[in-house]
Amino acid sequence: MMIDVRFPTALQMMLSLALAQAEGVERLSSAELAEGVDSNPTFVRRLLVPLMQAGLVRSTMGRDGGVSLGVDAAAITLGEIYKATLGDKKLWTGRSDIPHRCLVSCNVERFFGDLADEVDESVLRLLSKRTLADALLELRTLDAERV
Amino acid sequence: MMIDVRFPTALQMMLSLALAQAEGVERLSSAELAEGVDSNPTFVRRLLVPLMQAGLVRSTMGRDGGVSLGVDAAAITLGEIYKATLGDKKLWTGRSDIPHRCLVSCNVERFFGDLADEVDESVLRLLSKRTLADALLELRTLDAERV
DNA sequence: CAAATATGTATCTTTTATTATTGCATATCA
DNA sequence: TGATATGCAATAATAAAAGATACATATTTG
Repeated sequence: MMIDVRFPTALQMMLSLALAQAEGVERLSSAELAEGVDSNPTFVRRLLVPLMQAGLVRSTMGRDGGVSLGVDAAAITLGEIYKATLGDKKLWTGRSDIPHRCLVSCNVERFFGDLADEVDESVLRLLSKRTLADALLELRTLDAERV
Repeated sequence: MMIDVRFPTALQMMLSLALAQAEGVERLSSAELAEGVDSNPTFVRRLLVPLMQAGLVRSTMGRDGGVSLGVDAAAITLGEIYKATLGDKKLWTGRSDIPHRCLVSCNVERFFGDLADEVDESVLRLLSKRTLADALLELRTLDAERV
């Protein structure tokens, strides 16, 4: 698993924070979050940095410290989580510095870059239609469907 | 560059074949294609396998052998190239086998899987709107815009 | 027929993005 | 002051993908 799992991991963390908030739990520690996503606290904290910068979560240091949502779950879209977590990493990357020899090799890089941009926008549009609160509700529905 | 560049590479190969066809060139060798994409013939041939199975290209063995489009460029969509090249590889993968401990950890896997499916469909829809012939035309436009 | 040269394919190595681990400074509360 | 949290830097381990190599097989040409 050396695939990039930052977004799914950040999403699960945010869902855990949303659930905690809904249940009246003040905050979760990075160790608790790490246990939930089956990873380690350092990785969790690295993911938290950009989420905090975006104001999506808030953390308190020291004993009894931890993390909680920065705003209500209904005010956070999955698109915001995605953007905060991945920055401007493109979904697709093409080969770079292809030697220019013909019509194709001279222009594919820009062509593919434009295409990749369209894909990114399309994905972000899709993600921005859903809030964290929606997602938590979907989890409850899925849970109810379990046998 | 250990990022997955199979789709951009396959796309460039297909564009080269489309250009060759438009210019009356019968076929290109995997070595020529490899030079164009700045890679090696083996990688090119590996990419060609699924494209041939999908009927998008046709190859002839032996001396003077090589590859050409299987059908007209106007009849091939970028979606078909993508599907043939990547098979059913998902655009996103989540963590797997997360220990089930709460509402979130019990259901995120399916939730994220469904989300990833939606994203895949969205991307494929976008890619299927464009044919290889369209793409070649865009390359010409980009080329004309170059200073 | 034989030489040249292409594809088809299996195997092995190299590369590198990403995750995991470790260590420690700093902050906070009881 | 001790326990325990975050913040952060540095290093190691992992694995997906590309690259390299080797060779069997097919096809054309002289």
